[in-house]
Amino acid sequence: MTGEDDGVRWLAPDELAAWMSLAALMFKLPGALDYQLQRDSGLTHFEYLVMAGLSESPDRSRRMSELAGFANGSLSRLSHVVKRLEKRGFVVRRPDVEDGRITVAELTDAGWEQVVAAAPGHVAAVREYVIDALTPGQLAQLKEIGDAIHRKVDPARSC
Amino acid sequence: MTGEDDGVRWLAPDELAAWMSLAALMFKLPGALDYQLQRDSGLTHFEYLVMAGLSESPDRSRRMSELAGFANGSLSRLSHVVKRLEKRGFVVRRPDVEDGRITVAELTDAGWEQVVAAAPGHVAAVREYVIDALTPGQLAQLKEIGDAIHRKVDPARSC
DNA sequence: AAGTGTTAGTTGACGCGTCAACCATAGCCG
DNA sequence: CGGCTATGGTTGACGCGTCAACTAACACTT
Repeated sequence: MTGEDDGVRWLAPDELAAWMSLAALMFKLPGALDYQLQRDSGLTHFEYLVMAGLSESPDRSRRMSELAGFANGSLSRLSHVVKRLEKRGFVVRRPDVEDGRITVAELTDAGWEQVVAAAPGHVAAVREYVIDALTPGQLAQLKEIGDAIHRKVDPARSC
Repeated sequence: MTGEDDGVRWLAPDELAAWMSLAALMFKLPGALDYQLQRDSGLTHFEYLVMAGLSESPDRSRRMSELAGFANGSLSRLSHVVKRLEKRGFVVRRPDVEDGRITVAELTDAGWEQVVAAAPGHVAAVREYVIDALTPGQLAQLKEIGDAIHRKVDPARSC
């Protein structure tokens, strides 16, 4: 399945190695981070992102579509998740006063405490798995690499 | 939520930037690759990996647990997927002759044709999104970075 | 004011992955 | 051999994400 001139540019060994390395990373890292958050705080990584996004916003609130973009998820997904978070008492939803189409999600006090409690463990995990595993130079490279790939995958969002 | 000395080593701006870049990548790349495969070949990335794994093996067959490791998935997941692939006629399962506990999956002719048809498009996507987006130097760096992170996330498997 | 289109968000059905329970076969030890 | 544990794999229930259909509110046109 390699070598023949079938018009396809197959991957060279070093290209393949780099890709495999990235692929393995893509599969395992999310799971590892999810696992830590789930175990220590009962939160999904996505749920954490949503609540962290709210916690950093003025009035601890933000409109759904904005939040969806921030958390790298579809609006539909966010809607489902926020509904669950609301059921758990971490978030409330209300329509915007100026534009009735807009729904604004707001972090409750309970939600705030939940994020604050979850944050240190999550940051520690990110540090352990990523930041502290790399040299400062590699970290800088990683940003460049990530941005370059991101520009190809999602040209619209990245500029 | 930053700046106070609460004993937590929060992320510095450049660390955060690198992490965000990687995070965005982790969320979007799998989706983009899945989308291409699904659209052009009706296959999940995982299904593709499984069938590609078989296609590269002697007799186009391999035992389940091995295959699961290759495709970076749990045995349970693989079992479900292989059952579906079997229903679609791409794969057959049979117990190993020497050890009745072992199930070995084998790619059918239809399955082989399916992978062969899907491969060029998939490789092209990997090229477009990753390989050709980076310089050779970055590609080499990527492998080092991926391996370093992988060693931290899953120490057992990586050595 | 009524009609048309657009934007924001919600909902429900479906498919996939996870988890825990389970089954079958093999290897071991007395 | 009879019982025990370990190994390899399967299954079903449940939860989450996706997709397409839908609702509601606004904006623009006439």
